[in-house]
Amino acid sequence: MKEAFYQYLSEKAMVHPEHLSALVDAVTEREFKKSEMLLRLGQVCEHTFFIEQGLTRLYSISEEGVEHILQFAPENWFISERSSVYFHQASMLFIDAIEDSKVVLLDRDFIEMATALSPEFRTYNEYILQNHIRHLQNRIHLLIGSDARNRYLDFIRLYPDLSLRVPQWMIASYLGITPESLSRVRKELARQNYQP
Amino acid sequence: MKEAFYQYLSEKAMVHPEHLSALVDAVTEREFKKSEMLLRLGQVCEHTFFIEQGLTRLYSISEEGVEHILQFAPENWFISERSSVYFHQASMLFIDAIEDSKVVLLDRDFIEMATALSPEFRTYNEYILQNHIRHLQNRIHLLIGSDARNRYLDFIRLYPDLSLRVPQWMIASYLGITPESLSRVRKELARQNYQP
DNA sequence: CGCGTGATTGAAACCCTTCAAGTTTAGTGG
DNA sequence: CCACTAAACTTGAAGGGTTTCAATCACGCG
Repeated sequence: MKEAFYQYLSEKAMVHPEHLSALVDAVTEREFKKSEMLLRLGQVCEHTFFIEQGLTRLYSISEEGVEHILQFAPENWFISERSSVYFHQASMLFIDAIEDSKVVLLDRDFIEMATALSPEFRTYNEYILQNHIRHLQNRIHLLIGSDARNRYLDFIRLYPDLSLRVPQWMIASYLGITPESLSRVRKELARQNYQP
Repeated sequence: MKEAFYQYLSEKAMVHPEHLSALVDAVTEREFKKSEMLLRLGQVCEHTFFIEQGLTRLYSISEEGVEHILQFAPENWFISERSSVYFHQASMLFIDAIEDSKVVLLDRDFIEMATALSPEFRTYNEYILQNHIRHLQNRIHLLIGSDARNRYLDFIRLYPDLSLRVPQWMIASYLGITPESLSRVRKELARQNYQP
């Protein structure tokens, strides 16, 4: 139970061993079946999710009914609708499971609680946020500066594991292109004998 | 001297009056002429900038020599290359002044110092980060989901002031389209008697 | 086995870019 | 203050990359 989260806290977040069990006890674990929803549109998101096993995604659906994927989260990633959690707003986004997943649910005040136990945890949280910003900026940079081919190349370079696990049409949605276009990009890369 | 920053700290960051002068004394103020650089490519960014007067931008230049604008910062905004400040990396980006600007320079450890004085400041910093993430996500959403016209409409809706102060070709660069395309979008909007 | 989902492929349409030229605006120096 | 120049913006025509729509193929699952 919660082994992956336990390990993450101790290795990545550098939580002091004596505080580990208190933190792990404060969270709940849940399993989600493939395509089951972790967060629906309009809900106020009460949790940040830590993915122990499986694969999840954060996405919106436009007025025309088109999905736009903002983030994938596989093992050892956090995923949440930060605006909704932090600003207590109704969520504009969905989160669901792409694969059967084992997920840890962190309450909104988890950070506060963890910080009360060991103050260095807030530092780690800041690191997470800074890193997230860096990541989003890279993506914006790619979206305004690169064509379909280069976006895809960047994606498989950054997330070689995901590019095998995520259905192609979802990668297309993440890249902001149509599945047909991605199919053609891949065909062209294969024709040119592209090696990753 | 530093009045805008002083006011910002007390009104927005809710810094306790007794700590204000200590914080304001810890920062330096500088003026930048139009098109003067605040941060060059390859430098490690040592400061976060708070814009008291004027207008600045954060941007990259691609291998082909094309500029891509990641952020504008007018009065009362922060701007910095977070990756460079936080992770001590050489900057991949430029920051320069679009208008003559009066800028406050915050050292890398300003947050730590401010937090030591009043712990609630860290909470405010977290708010800044969360808000930044929300903002970047909105922009990604727009980039993968909207055409040139809607991106522009969204821009002038979000930043009506900026749309008048920023040269059009920079807005185009921010939106990820060419200046020519933006010109045509605007012409079409005018033809349809578009009212903001 | 058949159904549904995902991937592929083709042709036409469309949006946006590119390149080139012309017009307007803004900044500078005489 | 006007004249001059560079930069910014506009406009047109051609071209390219992507989308759209439709049909086909591949595959996993009940």
